[in-house]
Amino acid sequence: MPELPEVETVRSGLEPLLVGRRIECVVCHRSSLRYPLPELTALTGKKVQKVRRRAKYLLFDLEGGQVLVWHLGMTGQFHVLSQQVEAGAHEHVRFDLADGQSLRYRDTRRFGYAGLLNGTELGQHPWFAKLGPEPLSEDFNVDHLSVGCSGRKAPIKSVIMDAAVVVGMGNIYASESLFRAGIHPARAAKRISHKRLVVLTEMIKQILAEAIEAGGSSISDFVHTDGKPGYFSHAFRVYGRQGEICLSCGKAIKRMIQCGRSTFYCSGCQH
DNA sequence: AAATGAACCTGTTTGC
DNA sequence: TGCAAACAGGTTCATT
Repeated sequence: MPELPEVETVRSGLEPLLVGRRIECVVCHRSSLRYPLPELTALTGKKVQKVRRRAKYLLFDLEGGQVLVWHLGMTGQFHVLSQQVEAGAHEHVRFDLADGQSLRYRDTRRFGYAGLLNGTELGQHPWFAKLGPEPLSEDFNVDHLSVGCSGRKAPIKSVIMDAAVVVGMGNIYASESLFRAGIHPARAAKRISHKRLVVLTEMIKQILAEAIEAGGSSISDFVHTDGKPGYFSHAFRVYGRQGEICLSCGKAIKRMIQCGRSTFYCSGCQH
């Protein structure tokens, strides 16, 4: 579920439920995620002060200056449930809150990971040190993208998915933003005109903003139900649509493999 | 330096 | 029908 818009949706859904609440008890059913989990019992008794997001990381600011950093990997999910509810399949951690509710972390593939970091050193930590700007901030603009593309003959898709250039672009939104910009995913980054990079910058911002907007409407679902499959997927114009008709030009959508990942595009609309 | 592939895991879908 | 291969939203590490 997690590209930037999904993580932001999780963040904004958890924020009102966690901020100001105290963690009474932490139960870890399995600590071997992508990396071993930190010693979570250290959180006992701490109050959550903020729920933030940086790139695809969730940041839980705790009383005392520590930050619980959590990455959802491919299949990580947070749910808020009554403490009475039994642990479901692939539930690895449960945080009991002071109000009878509990925050559950579930992760089928266990690609997720977490760390308990010192808030003042976040920026120096390897997970954050080399991250590029947030795509929806003013720091991400055409001049920044131009620098990221200059001299690189790598396909543009891998450049916009490079977190050192811009954070948050995953496999879905990379394909979708390139379609909207009319740029072929395999085009060498350095061979894209400034004018077209202006459009791409705009489309990246546009699609992420739209997806966050769509996620915002399903916040209550995500809290109370199991993972919703693709609330924004109705808006996909190329992702997962190989063989189907391009909604703009009528040609068949194609699929190819780039860097081991599926890329979807329209050969009629993207050059 | 930069590009590609493998690895980490489990579940579901596709193809023979 | 049965079984194996392919594939899935991310990131890091090793190898050309």
